[in-house]
Amino acid sequence: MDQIDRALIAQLQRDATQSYAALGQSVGLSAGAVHERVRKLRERGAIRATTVDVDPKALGLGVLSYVMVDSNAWMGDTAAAFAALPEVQEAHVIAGAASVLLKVRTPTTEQLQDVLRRIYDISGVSGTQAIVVLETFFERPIAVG
Amino acid sequence: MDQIDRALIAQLQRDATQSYAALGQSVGLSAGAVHERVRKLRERGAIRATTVDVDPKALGLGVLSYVMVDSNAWMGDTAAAFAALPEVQEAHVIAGAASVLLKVRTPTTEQLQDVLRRIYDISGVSGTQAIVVLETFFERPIAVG
DNA sequence: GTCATAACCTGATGTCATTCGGTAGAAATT
DNA sequence: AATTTCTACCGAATGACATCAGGTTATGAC
Repeated sequence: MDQIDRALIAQLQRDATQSYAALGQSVGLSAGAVHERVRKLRERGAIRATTVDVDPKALGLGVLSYVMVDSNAWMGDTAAAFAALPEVQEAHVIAGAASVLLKVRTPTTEQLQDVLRRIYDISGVSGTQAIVVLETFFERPIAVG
Repeated sequence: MDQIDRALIAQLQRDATQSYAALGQSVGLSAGAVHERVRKLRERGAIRATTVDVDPKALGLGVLSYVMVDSNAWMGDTAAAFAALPEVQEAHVIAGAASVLLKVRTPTTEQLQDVLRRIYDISGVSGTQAIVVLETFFERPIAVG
């Protein structure tokens, strides 16, 4: 993982549709060499997947919120329970007052309420605190440096 | 944006490297028809970009945290100030006690402390509360339904 | 200095993206 | 109802590109 690999990752984050020849141009290598480097980055898991970035609004998911989940039990093995809720985009175990932090996308705040109800149904959950996003400044890829 | 478009988006989220012929197989259309549909999804902005999903650990960014920023002024036009901090991956204006919520990735907790220091330097910021993630259950694409 | 390994380049091959002409169905107009 | 218009689709053709292989240079170990 040298400076060229980082440059390649940065380029691919910006636009993963560009050709290996174009990538080679921007880092000063041949298409073949770039192909081999990217293949290894995928193999090692540094590049997990090639995906598309979708506009949530286009899917009718206009409401973004973060939910702090309080619990009265060990939450270390409840990943599947949260994953079963399709509105939950991220789930993290956190240090501090609450024990789990969720990123939730719903069409409306009414549907958020319904998600909160389903969260309460999960074993060990004792309470929730929802933080509704009013405006997203930005969501961007990880900075590669 | 019909059911076929949603299926295409779901497929592309899973793997954007597959051929249009393969995509056509999974939705029952020809490669040409799929090509045209995807082109329009990009044009409309439903598909914002094609990118790679990078493992933060591979870039040495092992610490994920969320930072609640308290303020004593209107924070509606401070997007650029937060965007200037490369460790900040997301920034949202939120309803509730704090006024901005940040998603921050750093190599270490010491570097998180340094980011907090730089956040304090932003005009209008009166305080911060950092929530450190102990374990990420999952981070996944938006559910297309 | 020599050997071994890894990274690279160039060129060849097959696959695929992209485009085009034509067709069928749906919707709007007369 | 007939006609027109528009949209989505298919199948084929073309050119670009991913992918692979053979040979070469650079890198590092002994």
